[in-house]
Amino acid sequence: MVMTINDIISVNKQIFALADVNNFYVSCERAFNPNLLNRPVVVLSNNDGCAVARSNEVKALGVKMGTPWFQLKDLAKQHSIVALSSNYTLYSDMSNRVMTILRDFSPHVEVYSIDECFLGLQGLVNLWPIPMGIGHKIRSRIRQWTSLPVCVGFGATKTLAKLANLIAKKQPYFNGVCDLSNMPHEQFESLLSTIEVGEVWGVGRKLNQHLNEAGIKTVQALRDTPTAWLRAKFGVVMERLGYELRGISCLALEELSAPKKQIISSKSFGQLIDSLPEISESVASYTSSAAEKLRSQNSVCNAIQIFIQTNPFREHDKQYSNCITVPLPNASSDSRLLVRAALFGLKRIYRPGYAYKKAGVILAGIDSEEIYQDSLFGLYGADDRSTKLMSVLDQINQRYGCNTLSVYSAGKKKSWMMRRENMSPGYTTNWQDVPIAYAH
DNA sequence: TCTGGGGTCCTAGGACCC
DNA sequence: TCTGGGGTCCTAGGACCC
Repeated sequence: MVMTINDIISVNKQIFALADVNNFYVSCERAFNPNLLNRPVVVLSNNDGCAVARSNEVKALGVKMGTPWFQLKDLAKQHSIVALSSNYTLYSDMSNRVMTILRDFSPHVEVYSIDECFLGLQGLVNLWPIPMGIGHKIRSRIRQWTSLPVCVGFGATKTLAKLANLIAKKQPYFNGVCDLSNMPHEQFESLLSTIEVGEVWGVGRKLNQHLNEAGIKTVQALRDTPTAWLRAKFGVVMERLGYELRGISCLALEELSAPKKQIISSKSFGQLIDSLPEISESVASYTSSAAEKLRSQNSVCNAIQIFIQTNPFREHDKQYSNCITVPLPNASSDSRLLVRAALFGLKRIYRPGYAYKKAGVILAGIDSEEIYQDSLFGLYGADDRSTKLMSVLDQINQRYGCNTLSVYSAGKKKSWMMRRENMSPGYTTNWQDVPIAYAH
């Protein structure tokens, strides 16, 4: 077969797909309780505080994401809205099932969130000549195997795939699958000129406002704005968006999920709490669940931050919020150590006489466990410029022949870790020439 | 004591995402 | 009465060093 230039271009063209489960939490609940089908359903956040997922029926009533449940009660009575407490174990299990199915369609997969997944389809055009075909196949298989409704969007960049997905969701004409990479020019332009710029992935409330003030109101207008101007006026993020909308891919598929750089565990209390023992109990439990996450990615952290706050919505109450960072002399993922550090910090910031609503911990200075092994050499609290430390490092290098060394420092105000890589194993090093990687 | 530029690291804050 | 819980990236400015 003779290939034409157009064939070659179409073979080399990148195509991204974005598969996204509709109203994910609600759909998961419906998968196990068909009585909920065709009824207005919301799933509520922790403590049944606010709506974190809405069925289409509820969205049609104008209920916004994050609306407090107490503000919805009248509407709920009026329209018989079913409200469910969230069940994250179920959602995460369903998510895994969906992702497993998606991996059958491409080896290049980026799990972007609990209900969304990018697929890289470049090079697979022989297997799937028409993206629309894969789109419908994905939809029907996920529907059949999990009962979940999915929409699929295709585009030459992740941003366009995301946009295509939005169109597939909102415009019934597309029947759940939209391919912007392969669409008649007129239709493409007319779509882009009717979609508001605020719908673009990466344009939030503020940027939407600023773009509007600059006269950029549609996706088409944003795409046709010179990227240099976007850079000058809004910075590199918006410049990238401009390129992405033109079909020039700036955001790569991230197939390997990077380990977390910080791990947060925090919750609002069901009721206001004022006693230190009660808050301590919560903080201890948040800390151990954060530590568990830390261990599951084989990491250690070298600092833990603790914060508490009163209820900012109760404007007439005395308000107090504070946080403190407790450095760990030795990077660790040990629950007992971390809990001890957390409770120590909590005692420092706790003030009696306030009604507390929320507390949490953040694990920081996260790095892989292998570095922790290095730290067993016990070099603490030194300055990496001191010649004394350098000679110790040299001795260690000569003795153990490593090509990477890590140094930890835990000070009163901050703690840090320094890592020297690409050293010559077994030899004295000219430290000035060794690149340093810092983590805090 | 004054003078000055360049570089790195750290932090806080702002914006975004789900 | 009742208002989620995680995350990421970028930038500006200060501290500090040479």
